[in-house]
Amino acid sequence: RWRKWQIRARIQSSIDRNLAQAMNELERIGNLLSLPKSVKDEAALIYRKAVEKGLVRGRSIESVVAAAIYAACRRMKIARTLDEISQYTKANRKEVARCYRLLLRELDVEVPVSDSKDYVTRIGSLLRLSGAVMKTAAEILDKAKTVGLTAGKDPAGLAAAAIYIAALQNDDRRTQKEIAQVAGVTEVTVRNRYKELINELKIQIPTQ
Amino acid sequence: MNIENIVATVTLDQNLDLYAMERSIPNIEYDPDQFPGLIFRLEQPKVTSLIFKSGKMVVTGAKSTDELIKAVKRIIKTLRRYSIRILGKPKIQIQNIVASANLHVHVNLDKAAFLLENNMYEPEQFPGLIFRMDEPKVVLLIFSSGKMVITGAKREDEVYKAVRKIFEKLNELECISAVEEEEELEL
DNA sequence: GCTTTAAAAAGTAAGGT
DNA sequence: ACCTTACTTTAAAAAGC
Repeated sequence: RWRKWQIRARIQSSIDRNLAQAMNELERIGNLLSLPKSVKDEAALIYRKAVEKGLVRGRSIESVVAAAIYAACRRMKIARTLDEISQYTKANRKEVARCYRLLLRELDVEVPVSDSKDYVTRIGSLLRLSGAVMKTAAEILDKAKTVGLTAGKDPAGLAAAAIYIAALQNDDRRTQKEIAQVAGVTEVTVRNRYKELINELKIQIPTQ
Repeated sequence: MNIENIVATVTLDQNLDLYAMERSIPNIEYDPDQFPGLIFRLEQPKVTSLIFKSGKMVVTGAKSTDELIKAVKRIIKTLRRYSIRILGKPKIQIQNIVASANLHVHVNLDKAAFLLENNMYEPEQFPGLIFRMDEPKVVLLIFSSGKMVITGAKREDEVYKAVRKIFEKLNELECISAVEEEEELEL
């Protein structure tokens, strides 16, 4: 009937308005993070699902957009921390994380367990490391995972430590400080993971 | 397995004057602008109680049912000592039990995250795998060390059941490996 | 949804010496 | 580098905003 049609049209237009605003936000944050178009498209898809399921009600569009971007990055294996993403929003990391968990629970969006090797790529490009260093770091992380050293640990910290070791072994010394900074963890964490890796994996560090 | 905390509600069928209680009872926190409940800390057994003007209270911190009952009796005795009229006997209901357990095995969280349903494993946010069990309806935080936290249970047997069940499940899914353990000191 | 309370797990963080 | 303190996660109730 006319009334029913009217209600549906009103809901549709509110979804449209929400989407238009969200797509602007997505574009803005995505560009600030230099995300490839494929990730922004994926995030848009996830956000659209969230709106259609009414998950944005009572939450800021911005934080749900940020959560969708984080989920898209994870799916596309583009390493970005929640802190990196939430810094461009008014919402804090905790709120974006809450929205992200909501998306995982309510939408059938498959997100793989985060892989520390994705962070190797990210840190490597920020520090302009050679392919050889990144390859060595990836091998260290594979070994660490096999031995069960990685469970429960922040993948960014693991990647940072592996890169620190790999750089030393490839004669391209980087400081724990610079690696920690781009990885988004503290020097203490890099040092702790580093010690654990060289001790448990019996890694020899070039003298000095 | 160890019960770490019990959250219970206590119902007294009467209204209470929280302002009068704040005036007469020492070591009480009451700031209605911040929270409608009055905060009362009992030192033995060490529990904390939130007391509301409706005569309902929330008691947290007890590590056993005995301790909980003893604590409620002492709280009421204390209130009476400060001449707060308490009629009738209190109705105690356990709302949540938090427990810890140790499977004494190493758990492959990556594999478990892939094979278990209703789980969340986000090591950048929290080191434990969060598993929502349907029956009994509890939530388990599972760590690679084999230690875990069980919460959401209303009865002690639900905790035992949940631990037994998760062990069997992880075992079937081959997410468990033995770990040589230096025996821990018992207190 | 938020506020307050308690408690464990393991990782990370921050401040002090 | 160490130590201490504190924050992340989970559940549940109370009354009020």
